[in-house]
Parts: sequence; structure tokens; C-alpha cells
Amino acid sequence: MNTSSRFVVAVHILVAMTLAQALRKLDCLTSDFLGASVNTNPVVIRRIISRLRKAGLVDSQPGAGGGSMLARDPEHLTLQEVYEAVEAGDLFHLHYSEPNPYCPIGANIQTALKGTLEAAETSMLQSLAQTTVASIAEKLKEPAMAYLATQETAEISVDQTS
Amino acid sequence: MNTSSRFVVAVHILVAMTLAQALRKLDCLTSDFLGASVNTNPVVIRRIISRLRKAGLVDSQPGAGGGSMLARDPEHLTLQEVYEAVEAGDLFHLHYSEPNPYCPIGANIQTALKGTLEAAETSMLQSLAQTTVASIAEKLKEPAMAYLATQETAEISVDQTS
DNA sequence: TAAAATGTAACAAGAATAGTTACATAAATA
DNA sequence: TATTTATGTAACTATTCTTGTTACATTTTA
Repeated sequence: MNTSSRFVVAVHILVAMTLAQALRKLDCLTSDFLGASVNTNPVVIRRIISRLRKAGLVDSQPGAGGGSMLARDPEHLTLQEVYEAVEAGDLFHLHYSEPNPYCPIGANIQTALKGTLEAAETSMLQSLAQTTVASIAEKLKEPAMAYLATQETAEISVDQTS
Repeated sequence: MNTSSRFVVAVHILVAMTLAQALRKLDCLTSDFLGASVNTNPVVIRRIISRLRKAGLVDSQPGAGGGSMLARDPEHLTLQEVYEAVEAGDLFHLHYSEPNPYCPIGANIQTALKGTLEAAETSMLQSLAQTTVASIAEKLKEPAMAYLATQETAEISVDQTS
């Protein structure tokens, strides 16, 4: 009755990259860093990034100083594309076992429902297409800037005590 | 990434009831009969009917001659109502473990996404609301009538041989 | 009272997701 | 060149959800 959490985590990752780029000019974020933000294992992050990379939404760089970064302008990257990159298959499950082909209902129900189910999935995707990664990042810009300010203060105080 | 098959099976059940009522004036269908049409165990049918009953879409009658029947006019029963009767919870999963509350992204991403996710789910439901159980049943009327004709012929031939 | 239904608990099987460890590979740097 | 720091991915476990199945109490009709 629901999607995996991959979609929401994928948006989280892309928003983090958008803000890192906009606020700190960071070109790469590591799966360790992203795992700490999402609160999961770095391998879970790398698996989702792997799907985003295959869809052309991010690039990755192995080795020291590496990580992943946006491959697309977040202003023109919609949540529909993110959804399609990380969620596989149709939204609606059909019957697990094929319905009885000798029953006139069983033999025809899936064909009869096809159009309705496709239209419903398309409506959902068109709704997601109205939102961009940049627009979500914009909502988080304020708290992110406030956070960075405290971080820089903390760094200074660390410098002072060392 | 998808719903359970309960939704499609629920529509199957309701369409069967609609056609039984329209073509044969049958007031009740048993879970055995429906299980044979859907191609699953009768208990699976009874579990789905249990949800439909709690939502007020069908009535059931225990005992000999019992079964289940529509409690609503199929002309005004939409697939949105069927979906909501058998699928629980939100369409989109949020993070499994709460994202890091000390990260400005982790602390705010769910709130920032809420509106978009709700709008997408609502779009899907509004699309399902455009289709009634009766309109799906109408598509199956032709094959169902053809099937009943062969069944009656078979019954007659059985009568003749007995 | 017997037969034919439902309702539901209990348990097994299967699939998908997420979490974890491990390790090969790649790139930067000392 | 060797070390460090990343990614990529395989393998395995745990959890959750769904479905399938058996069993049995309960209800209704005949």
C-alpha cells in the first residue's frame, strides 16, 4: 500500500547536494556524510545513489576527495524524475495468481482496469512533476544557513581552544 | 513501490457482485465462488470482504444460502472508495529511521515534502474517483452474458443426460 | 440436527526493503 | 610507491507485509 522510503531518501540526498553547492560551493558529498544526515548506513545511500546515477541525475567520483554531486540543474529536476529513478514497476499490483481464465470476469478484469490504473498513476506522476528539487531546497535554505553559522562559530571556538 | 493486490481483487469482487445482480438476480455470492473466479483461497476473499464490509460497501450473511452482496449502488461507487476501503496508510513511505534532527536537512525535509506528497496522493485518488464499479462491470457485461449462455446450454444438456 | 455459510485466529511461505559486513577498485596525496 | 579515502557491489540477516492454508467457533436454513 505504499512506496519504499527510497524516494524520500533520494530527495533528501539531492536537496543536500543542492544546498551544499549553493551555500558552501562543495562539489562532492560522501555517502558517510549523507548517511549521517539521513540516519542510515552509507551503503544504503550508495545503493540509492547508484539508481540516481543510472538515471543520469548525479555523478560519482571514487577515491580520496571523492563523493557524489548533481549532474542536473536542480531548478529543472522534478520529483517525478526522482521517483522514476528510484521506484521500479507499476504503482498498482495486479492479482498475485492469474485470475481464472475460464471465468468471464477473471478473463477480462485486468484489461478492463488497465486504463483506469494507468491514468491514476499518471496523475500522481504529473503532480510530482510540479515540484522541483530546487523548490524543496529553497524551503531548507534558511535553517541550513543558520546551522552553518553555528558550525562556523563552533569551528572558531575549537580553533581557539586548540 | 506499489500497492497490494487487495485493491484489484476488491474491484474484481465488487464487479462480480454487480454482474450477478444485473444478469442473474443473485443476491449473494459465496467466498468459495469468488475464490474460484479470482483464483485464490476463500479466506483471502473473506479478509478483503471484511474490509469492504467495515467500509459499508458490502453486506454479508452467514449460514446456508448466505454470502455477500453489494450494499451500495455500483453506479455511485467509485474506485477511490474501494481503494480507501482496502489499502491502509499513506502512499509514500517516509524515512524508516527518523532523519538526523541535528542536521538542518534531516530536521526539516519531511515537513518540506509533506505538501507535495499529499498533493500527489490526492491526485491519484481523484483520478480513481472518475471510475465507478458499474463502469468496469459494463465492460464485462458482454463476455459475462456470452458465458452465461454457454452455461445454460450446458445445464440443459446435463438435464437431458440425467 | 445436519449442512452450508461466514469470521477470524494461527501459522507458514514468499517477496521486498533495509541494515550490516566485507572487500575489490579507484583516486589523491604524502 | 605506499597509504589513505572514497565508491561499487556482493552476501547475508532482520523486519515487515502480503498471501496462502488449516482449523474451528458461530450463524442460518432446511
